[in-house]
Amino acid sequence: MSDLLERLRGRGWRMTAQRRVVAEVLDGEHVHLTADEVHARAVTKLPEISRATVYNTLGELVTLGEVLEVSTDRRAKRYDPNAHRPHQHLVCARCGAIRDVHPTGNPLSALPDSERFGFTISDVEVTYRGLCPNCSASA
Amino acid sequence: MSDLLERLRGRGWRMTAQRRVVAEVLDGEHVHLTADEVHARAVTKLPEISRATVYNTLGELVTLGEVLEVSTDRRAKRYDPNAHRPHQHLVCARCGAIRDVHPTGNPLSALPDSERFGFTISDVEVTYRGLCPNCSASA
DNA sequence: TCCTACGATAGACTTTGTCTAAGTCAAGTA
DNA sequence: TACTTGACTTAGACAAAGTCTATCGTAGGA
Repeated sequence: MSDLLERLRGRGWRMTAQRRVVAEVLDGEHVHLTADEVHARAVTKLPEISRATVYNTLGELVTLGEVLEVSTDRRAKRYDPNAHRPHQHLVCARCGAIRDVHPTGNPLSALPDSERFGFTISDVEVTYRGLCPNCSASA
Repeated sequence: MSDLLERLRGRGWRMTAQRRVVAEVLDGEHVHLTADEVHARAVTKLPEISRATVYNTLGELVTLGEVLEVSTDRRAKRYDPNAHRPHQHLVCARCGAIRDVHPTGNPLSALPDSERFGFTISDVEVTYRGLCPNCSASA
């Protein structure tokens, strides 16, 4: 679906073949791709697209709030197109599988004022780690 | 204090000048240093120490459970000597300042079974992000 | 159609971290 | 104390992820 493309165009985003391809790769996928994976998929649709453009475009999509950057893993950032529903992540410590999860309550409320040290807190990231069913079966 | 050194020696850790220096750098600091920062401080005490040794030693301290790896920032891992008291982190989105914080309750209990997808969860990391008093004053 | 500013490109560069081969040394043994 | 040995350290090459820069190309308005 081109909801994403429509929204971007509506915001005055200059549309180019490269940007369209990157947006399409993310839009169709309910997964968490690295920049390199996005590039690999984009290349199949538009062989000349460069790594720098993929990085630039991902960065813009993040700035626009259409895509979230996820750092469940120290190696590479991942890009999560599910930016419109707040959620956290559950990560398999062995195979790296990632699931979106929706904890109950607001994680911010667990942090009393006395533990905020005068900070203005705007965001909380929660990462649950463990073994997925597959990996715990073969452990 | 050399609590840390004593514990390490007690575990049969072979003591070398390099390891002592790395342990001392961490032991004295209630902060969150990157590997490079640890190396920089170690070099002032032992100029010949190499980067590889610092990485090796930090890795061993993590394996031994004496130091925690913290990834509040995508650029570099940070090493937290406060491994013996469970805590989470509060990070300034602008200047990168990090504070240890102690939320109430167990963050795991916020994740219902239906949201665990069969995973065996062993750990939860929570990172609160916002602006520290300094940065929100000058924003 | 033509212009022009914005976007795309290749590739060098940077940062963070890992690996390897060769040299060094802590600590056990006699 | 001197010897021995395997664990530790080193320099530097390598790798992965990402950023920067100079140049070229093109989307979209006039």
